[in-house]
Amino acid sequence: MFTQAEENYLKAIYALENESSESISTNNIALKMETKASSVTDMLKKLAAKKLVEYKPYKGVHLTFEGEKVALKVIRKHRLWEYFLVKKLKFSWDSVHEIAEQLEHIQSDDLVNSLDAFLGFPKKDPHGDPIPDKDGIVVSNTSINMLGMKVGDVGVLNGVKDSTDAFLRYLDKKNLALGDRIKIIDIEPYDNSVYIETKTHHMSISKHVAKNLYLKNKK
Amino acid sequence: MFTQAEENYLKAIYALENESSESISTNNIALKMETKASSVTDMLKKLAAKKLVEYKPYKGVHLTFEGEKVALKVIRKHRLWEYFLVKKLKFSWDSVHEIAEQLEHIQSDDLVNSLDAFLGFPKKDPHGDPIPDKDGIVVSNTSINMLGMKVGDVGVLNGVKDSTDAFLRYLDKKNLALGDRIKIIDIEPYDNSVYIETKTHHMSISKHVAKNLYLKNKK
DNA sequence: ATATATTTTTAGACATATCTAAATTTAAAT
DNA sequence: ATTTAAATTTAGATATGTCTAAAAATATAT
Repeated sequence: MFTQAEENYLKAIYALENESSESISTNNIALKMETKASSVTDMLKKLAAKKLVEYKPYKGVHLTFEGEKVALKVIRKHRLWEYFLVKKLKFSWDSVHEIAEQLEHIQSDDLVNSLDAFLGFPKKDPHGDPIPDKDGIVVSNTSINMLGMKVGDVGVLNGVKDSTDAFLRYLDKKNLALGDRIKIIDIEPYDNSVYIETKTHHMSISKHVAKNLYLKNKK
Repeated sequence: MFTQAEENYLKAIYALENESSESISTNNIALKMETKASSVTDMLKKLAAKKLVEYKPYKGVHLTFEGEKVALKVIRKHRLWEYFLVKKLKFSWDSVHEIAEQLEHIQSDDLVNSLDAFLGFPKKDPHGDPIPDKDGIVVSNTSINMLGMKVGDVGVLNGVKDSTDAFLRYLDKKNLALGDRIKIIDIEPYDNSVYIETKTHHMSISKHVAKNLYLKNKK
């Protein structure tokens, strides 16, 4: 159906879309795939011609519905095989990625679904990532409140409790937006304020504000 | 290590070498692989450069020790995966070939050996073909005496009990040679003589002679 | 033994996927 | 608003594996 190269690009774009809500650039993809930007451009044209991605030169790319379906299928296979390797063949959870990178490209719906049944329809792979079901439905990582996070945790800002203009204006002023990747650097025991790092800056967030922010676990 | 295409050629050449002892021609391979003779020539040059086959233009080809090792590894994987599909995933034995054709190219010694252990070190795949062990040792199809064969059986002449010059001259005269593919057409109940078919002719073999001929099962 | 047929190889083309280096577009900075 | 820098795309090259059509080698037949 699709080549391994095509599948790998779709998987990478899917991952980038879920890591942050910024639009996906050629360089982003090149970095993630350890290849050159010019190779990415070539492939994006090919994927766009097949209507798997929406691609505007110089303007970035995003998956179409069809492209996401393909990506999810590959991810489903990857995670099911990882589960098989760890639970049945007794591999350690940190040694299965490379092998799953190969197995994820085996083409057979029967195989994937039989494997799924054989494993007892697991919901998560050995790394804790959710396994899409046969219709491509992923149990999305539930958002958690920033107050519940620990130092070192990373998440993507994906919701607010307080959605008043005042609060949103405050976020604007602090240069925080939905989709931003946030890392918890420190939590001040004295007042429960949270010191965070974003892609561009560091800042301190009061307990009151933290209570109003929801983050999705980064995969 | 080797590309899928290379592995598929090695596997095909291995199979041809075991089907008959005639030297393997470009066309033989092209037919088995459903490709063109010119493509085969190209690949044979590549495999010869890597010392996986011995290739003399216009004169045919045969596997080197190294090439046979690679072929046996691929066959081992193919048969182990077939066993897995049938015994664990409940596929029917006649529906697993295509999937195994893909799985046989997954590269990981750890994976193959863990799978082997998980399956309980099976000796034969669901079609009855022997599974090479991790050192590439195949339990060769044991030779059976022609007298023990039934009508319809096929085998390759691979040994004689009587190795006197007189008997070998007799075989020469009858145009029978080691490596010849032989099919049992009829067995005469009256005198236990065997009517056989070879690639080029038909003939009747007396019970006395049949007793002195050993055949290897054709895979 | 020479003509004919078959097999095999070569030559040149194409598709996929990649790269380097140059050109172009967009973003940032003064 | 220009210049400078960074990101992106294009152009041209390479490697793999395949094909068609033509040339060369081998086998077959009279």
